[in-house]
Order: sequence, then C-alpha cells, then structure tokens
Amino acid sequence: MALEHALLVSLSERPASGLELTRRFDASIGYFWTASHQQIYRVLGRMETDGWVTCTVVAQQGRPAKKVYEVADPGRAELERWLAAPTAPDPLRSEVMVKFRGASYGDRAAVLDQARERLADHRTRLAHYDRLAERDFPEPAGLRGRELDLYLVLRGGQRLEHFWIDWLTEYLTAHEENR
Amino acid sequence: MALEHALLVSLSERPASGLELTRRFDASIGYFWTASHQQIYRVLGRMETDGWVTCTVVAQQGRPAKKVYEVADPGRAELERWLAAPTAPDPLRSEVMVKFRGASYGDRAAVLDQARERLADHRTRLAHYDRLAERDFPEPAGLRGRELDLYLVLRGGQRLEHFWIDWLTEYLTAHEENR
DNA sequence: TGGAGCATGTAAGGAGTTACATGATTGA
DNA sequence: TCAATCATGTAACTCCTTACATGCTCCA
Repeated sequence: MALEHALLVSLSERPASGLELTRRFDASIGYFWTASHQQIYRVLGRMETDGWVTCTVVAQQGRPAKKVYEVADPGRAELERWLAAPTAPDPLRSEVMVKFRGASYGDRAAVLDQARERLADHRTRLAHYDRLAERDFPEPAGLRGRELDLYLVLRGGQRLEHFWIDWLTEYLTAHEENR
Repeated sequence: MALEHALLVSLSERPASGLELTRRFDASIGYFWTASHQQIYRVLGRMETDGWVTCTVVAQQGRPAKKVYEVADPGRAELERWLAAPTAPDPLRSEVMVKFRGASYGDRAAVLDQARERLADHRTRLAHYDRLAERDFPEPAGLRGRELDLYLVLRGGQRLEHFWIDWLTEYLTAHEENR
C-alpha cells in the first residue's frame, strides 16, 4: 500500500526513470524499502493513469531513450495526505527468527551456519552505510530540514544493522558455549 | 513462502487449532511473524491437503468443537529441509522510515506526532517482552537446546524494540532541538 | 557479429488484506 | 432472548515475486 508513497518521496527528491528508481531502491532507499523493477514499472504506470506523476520521454546519446517521471500536483496532494495520516506499526516477518525458534527440529549446525552468513551480510551492509555517512554527512551537528531527515534515516539503517549484528553475535555465542 | 514453516514450528511445539494458532501469532510469535486468522485457516487447509499436517476434530464442553492440527512425517521432513536451506535476507518495508525521509514534503508536526505514537507503542511492547522474559526465563544462564532457542528469540524481540525506541528518540530529539 | 549493459515491459501465480458469513454456546 | 465469545470459514482484491520477452546501442 505504500510503494506508491515511497516512489512519490523519491521522485520529489529528484525526477527519475523506472530503472533509475530501481537502482535507488537497490542502494540508498533499500535500507527501508525494497522493490523489484517489475513492480516499480507497474506502479509508475498506475500512478501516471491516476495523474499523480507526469512522464516525459528523454532521448539520450549512446543509450535508449528513457521515460522520466516527476510528481504532479495530485501526487503532491496525495503525499501530503498520506504523511499526515496515522501510521500502522510496521508488520514484521523474519524468516531468520522463525528458523532460530525452530532450530531444534532440524540440523542445528546448518542453522548456525546461516546465522554466520547473515552476520557477515549485515556487517557488509553496516560498513556500506558507514561509508555513506562519512561521505555525505561528515558533520551532522549542523544539519536541518531535508538534510537532517536523510541523515536520521541513514542513522536508522545503521542502528538496524547494529541490532542484527549484536543479536546474531549473542545467538552464536550462546550456542557455541553450549556445544 | 514461510508462513507454512512458521506454522510447522508452532505446531511442532504443541498441536493446536486455527484459532489457537491465531492467538499465538498475536502474542508470542507475533514479535517475528504476523498472520491473520483468515490466512492461517487457508494455509492450514493447504498443508492438510499436502499431507504436512493431520487434523482431528476435538469436541469440547461448553464450546464448539475445534479442529486440532499436528505435524505429520512429510511436514517434519519439509521443516528439516527448510531449516537447512539457505536463508535470504529478511526484506525490510518500513512505512515509518519512508514518512521520515519524506517529512519535508508535508506537515512535519504531524509526522513528529506519529513518531511519538510509534515510540509509545514500542515501549509498551518492550515492557510486555520484559515481563515475559522475567516470568519464563528468570535464570537464563543455564538454558540449553529448545529452551535456549525460545529465550534467544525473545531477546531478539527485546533488542528490536530497543532499536526502535533508541532511534525514534534520536529522531525526536534531533527535530525538537531544531525547532 | 555477438555479447554486455541500458531500458521497459507482460504473464502467471503466490502471499496477504479486507470485508463478509455462519453457527454454536454461555451468561446476563 | 440477546449480546458476547468461540470457532471456522469464503470471496474479492491488492501486493509482490518469478520467469520470460523485447529492443536499442556500444564495443571488442
């Protein structure tokens, strides 16, 4: 129900084509929303039909033409409406947690291996976010408005990776001690 | 793709009816997987068709009869297979984070109000998990096997609530300082 | 000429939500 | 008898994933 709104936010920051949006969702926006290119194209089409965005075909040299979308007035109005509406708690669905809870019904060693893989993965991501923070916000103290928002959401990404790293470490330590 | 497996884990711990499973997902299992009763009934039906679970109608006094499901051999085999298979990173979709990133395109005060509501909500949930931990695991040091798993997943729930509380607090503090 | 990357899609199906429906029993 | 709770479902719809399809341009 909110991919529309994630796209509206991203297009408000800067107009983009479908593929450019896909890359944003793979990179920076990916730490709080994931979406495949198929889904993005479909939703963009619907948003254009609804008049939330307008589309301009832009020719490129050395590349196929692309369709650049930008937010139109009805889209801006919808974004404002949604931002002011109450937010439901983010529903959580963690396959990892289910596996950990059920580990005793299968091969525990295999589950521990997966924990180690998740841990390595989250460390990689945290390192990536740390690089982004250093590059884009070397001095966070004076930030305000939109810049502060971007910084704080990146902080959320960092904190979330810390959560995973700390918890997976606790999990592995507890089980390694009990071998 | 994994509600099946969450149900297999829960039914392995103890056979249950659809409504009992729904209550488990509302309570203890809810901190890592959410599911509505409609979805649970539908998936239970499919799992019975596939032979993963068997179903026994149990009469009750003073209440309508219920259908109690328990895991059958093919279900146990499937659970083992799934537990050993590689785990993809949990996809993240946080409406709150999208709103925070987009706050400058709407009514910031309204977004801050929602942050306060989320904060209160996560504090309530943490208090609930803390109570569960005290009641069920007063002395975690000696835990092993299945009990240790349950405890560590509860720890994950607590840590996750801490993440939200800390981050939302940072967010609110940063924006209140900059008014 | 043929592969890699850019760019945009369609089709089919599974996962999940929302709204509605049914019937039994208890207790006020 | 009527509301509340227990208990199980159906129907319709949206959301999301997986797999496949198309065409362009550059460069080796």
